[in-house]
Parts: sequence; C-alpha cells; structure tokens
Amino acid sequence: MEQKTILADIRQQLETHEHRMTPQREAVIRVLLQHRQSHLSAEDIYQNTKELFPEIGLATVYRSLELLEKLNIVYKLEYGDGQSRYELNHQSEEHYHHHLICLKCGAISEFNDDLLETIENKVASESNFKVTDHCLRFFGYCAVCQEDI
Amino acid sequence: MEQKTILADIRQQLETHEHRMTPQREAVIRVLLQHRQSHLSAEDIYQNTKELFPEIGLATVYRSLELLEKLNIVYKLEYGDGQSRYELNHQSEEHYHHHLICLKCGAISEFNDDLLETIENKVASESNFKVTDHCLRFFGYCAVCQEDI
DNA sequence: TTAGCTGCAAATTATTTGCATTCCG
DNA sequence: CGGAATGCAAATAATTTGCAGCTAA
Repeated sequence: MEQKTILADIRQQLETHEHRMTPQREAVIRVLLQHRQSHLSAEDIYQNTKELFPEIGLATVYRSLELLEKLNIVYKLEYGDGQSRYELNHQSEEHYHHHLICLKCGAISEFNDDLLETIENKVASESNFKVTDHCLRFFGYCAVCQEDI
Repeated sequence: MEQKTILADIRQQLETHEHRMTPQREAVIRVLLQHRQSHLSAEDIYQNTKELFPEIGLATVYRSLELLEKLNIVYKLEYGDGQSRYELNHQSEEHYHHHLICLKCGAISEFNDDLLETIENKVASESNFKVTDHCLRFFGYCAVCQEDI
C-alpha cells in the first residue's frame, strides 16, 4: 500500500473515532512510514518529526503515539532498557497473542494463535478446572540475536 | 527443589561471582519464592520484603534485583505499563508441565501435555524465533471452588 | 580486615499533565 | 463556531547514583 493511501486510511480511522488528522500527526506517521524496519523511541521520533514540522513538541509526539496505539495503528514495544519503541502495526489480530521473549536482547514480540483453545478444552475435561485466562510465553532467541549466540 | 536448597544454591552462585548473601538479598529471594506465580513489580517486592526485613531500602531492592538478573537467577519482564516485573527464573520448571492456578483458593496444580510443540514449531517457522523454553499457565477455578463462585 | 553492601536522599530519565492558545472540520 | 489538539513548562513516577557508615566472609 502506498504512503498516500495509508495516510488517507489512517485519516479515515481517526475521523471515525472523532479525531483529527493534524499536520503534527501526519508528520509522526510519515516518520514511522520512513522507518518501517526500525523500532524508534519517542525521542527518535521527536527528532525526526522536527525536520518535517519544526515547532512540534515532545508531548505532542507522545500524545500522537498514544492515540495511534489506541487505534491499533501503532504498536508499542518494550525492550527493558527504560524506553518504549514504536512501529506501525502491520498485524491486526490481537485476540490470542502470546509473548516471544528474547533471552539475549530482551525484546518482547507477539505471536498470534488460537491453538491454545484445544489445550484449554483438554484441561477443562481432564482436570475439571474451569479456565478463564491463560499466560503463554516463549523464551528463546529472536532473529537478530540468533546470529551471534 | 526446596526453598532451603534453592537459597543455598543461589548463595553458591553469588559467591562464585564474589558477591555476598546478605539478609536483604535473602529476603528479596524469599519474597520471589513466595510469589512464583505472579509478576511482581519492584515496589511490590519492596513492600513484601519490608515484612521480612523492615529496614530495607527501595534502592537495595533494585540493586538486588539487578544483580540477580545479571546472574540469571531473576528474570525481568516488561509489560509496557511503565514498570518492570520480576520473577525467579522459570528454567527449572519442566518443559511439558503446566500450571493450573485457582483464582479463588490459590491452589496450584499441574497439567501435562505436549501439544505446545505444535505451536512452538509454528512460532519458529512464522516468526523466525528460536524457542528454547516456554511457560504456560492457566488461570481459573478448581473443581472445589467452581461450586461457589 | 576489607571489599562489597546498605540506607538515605538527591539526581536522572522517560513519560504525563495543566492550561492558555490555536486550529481543524 | 466549538470541541480537539497543541506547545510549553511543570509535575510524575520509576529507576539510578553518590556517599558515609556498616557487615559478611
């Protein structure tokens, strides 16, 4: 999908929720589009956005990211180094999401799958335990860290 | 493994790296042992540790957790809510052995199943993440507590 | 004895918020 | 026009650090 189309699409989503596409928000989105492969921190995004819209404030960047995250347009990542990273959300489903935790760099990503339902049913019938929630985490090495274990 | 054994084991690891087992560190570890099923924040751990060792300072809790994490005894998790969570390293838990945790009486029972392998393979092929371990917990109500929810 | 540890308070860092003003639809 | 959005500065909240006194081995 082209940048123009994506922006129009996001504008649509914003308007559906009674929010506006402002030049500041557009600048933030453009920066995220330009860095689809990286995980930018709020400060990174702020610095980059200032080149497109110099008067923008850091608080606005945070507020934009917060809103975009709420609308599922942006995904927030935690690396455990004290700051959050943001990226455009390419995946949509969030229902059955589990965590993939890298033992080397600490990155936490998500994996979606509903296979757990099968196990949940098994638990219910074999143990007479009524499952209301679960927590599934995988530990191992992410693509980047596999290279230098 | 019993609590006493675990503590002796950790003491050994500390000494190997020229660190000491102090009453403060022991208190922190005891709290983590008492809450193996939860993901405690530093503040949670601080509050609980104060019951075992009232004079402890929050900074000491942070320093203990930092050290224990470096020694791979504690694992630090990020959930994106602005604070880190800590838990004892799950590594000792058996691979095909999951926990059923009752939300009412707190009973922890076990459930054995290898269905997760299917998901692990999926993770590996779809996410390019090399899984070395996992942790699966089910939350809900045990047979007894289902009767009076 | 002597590194390593500790508690306290002050410092740091990322993120959030209050508010007067501005702007999008 | 009117509710949203913004920039700035001040406020928070989690975590870290400096330091003088303490303690485990």
